[in-house]
Amino acid sequence: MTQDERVADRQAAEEMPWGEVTPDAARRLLVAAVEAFAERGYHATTTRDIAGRAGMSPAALYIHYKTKEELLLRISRIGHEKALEILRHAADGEGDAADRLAEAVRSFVRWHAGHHTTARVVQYELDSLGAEHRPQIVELRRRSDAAVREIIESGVRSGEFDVPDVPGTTLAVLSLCIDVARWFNTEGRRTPDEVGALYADLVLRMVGAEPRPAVAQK
Amino acid sequence: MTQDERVADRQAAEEMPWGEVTPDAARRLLVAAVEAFAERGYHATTTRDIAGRAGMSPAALYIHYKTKEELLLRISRIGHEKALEILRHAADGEGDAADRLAEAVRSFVRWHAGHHTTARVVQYELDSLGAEHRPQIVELRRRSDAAVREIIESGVRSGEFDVPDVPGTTLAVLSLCIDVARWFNTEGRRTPDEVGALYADLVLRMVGAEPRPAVAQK
DNA sequence: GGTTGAGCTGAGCGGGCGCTTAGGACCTCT
DNA sequence: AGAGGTCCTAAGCGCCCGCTCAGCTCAACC
Repeated sequence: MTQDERVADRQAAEEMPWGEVTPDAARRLLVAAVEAFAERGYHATTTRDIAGRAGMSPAALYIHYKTKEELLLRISRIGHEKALEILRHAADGEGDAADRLAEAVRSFVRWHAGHHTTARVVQYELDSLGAEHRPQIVELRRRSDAAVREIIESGVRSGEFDVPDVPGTTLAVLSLCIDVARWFNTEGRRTPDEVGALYADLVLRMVGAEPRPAVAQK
Repeated sequence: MTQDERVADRQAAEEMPWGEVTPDAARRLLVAAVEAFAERGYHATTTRDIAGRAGMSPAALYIHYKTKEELLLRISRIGHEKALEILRHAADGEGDAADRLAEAVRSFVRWHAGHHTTARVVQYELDSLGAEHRPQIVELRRRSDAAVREIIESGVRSGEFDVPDVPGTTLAVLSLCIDVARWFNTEGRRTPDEVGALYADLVLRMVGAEPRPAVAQK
């Protein structure tokens, strides 16, 4: 690997969606796998299909990944880490609980809508991971749950929110956001930003926050 | 078929979950398929597995169903018809819009939680149906959506609800209920009735209905 | 009591699956 | 020029898939 390539890799990691995956061939395979898994599901996708989409022979896949399942694991882990980062950023942000909850829902939904192919794989193909890989993913989900619960609890403590069942409401909020990946369609009438704004408003109503002026929407 | 068997069939159709599926062997195969599809997904389930769970040889499946996909289609259609029936019953019921919306959410969620194996197949394996079978299912879903939208629109008209975006809120309400099938676990801490009551309350908040006394919960 | 037909099984076909292996093209460094 | 290493392909192995088919059993009818 040359100096130039190393620089290119580092830039890619910072700017591109799957930039952390190198070398280039491994990333192309992974992007192809995301598309195929999202369209047809993990089990219905063949390694020949993935390799074909990446413009390679079936055998090339096994130079970069040990098995087909390792591809799913890498997709799932990167995706869950991104989801957790989005929620933690909102939970650690400025403003009162309502601001933070609205920002969490807005950005989380925006990601699920804007990257709905990735999100579909991340959220719905978890059961396809074997028992030896699943625990690390479940742990990431637990921390995502904790981030949202933290915001809601702080809102209840400050008196901003009226929430009789905090764990149940946390579950419902996350569930609502996650399901966006199932129904969102690029050809549909709503942009990811619009869905994010709508959902942020709905969630604030769910927690009994005082109505607030609509934020400027792009 | 004897007179007694015909009576037994009719009673079964009225009382049992999959009673409308006859003869008995076809129902056992279908129930086995529901379990297998819910656990592992349609594509990961083999016809040998289905037949094995039903205590039959692999070839027996093809006496009652033309293909593996026909099994999925029958499960999906019966499930969607049941879901639509639940929502229509609530939409056509007594009471004001808030009563009807709460009842719709409560019973719809109760069904998704209580029959979460069936619901998982019905709601998440739709893409596994080929293009020739999917339209009839999509039409049933359209009518479910219309039932919920109808209730919300009537609440807006009567001034009970405050809903800026009726189609978007309809989508969110259905999405919230449907996703119960993904996360609900029989070993979890909540009963289907409890989840139904919690979700009915959350949805009434989403549509800006006046707070109302909690209904008696079993 | 012989015939029929429905329901089922054992054996297996054709094919596509995940994955492996041997070897070749191309680059870098000596 | 040659060696060594990386990345890829062509071919194919062993397996299991969805599905078929000849033949068995047995209750229901003439």
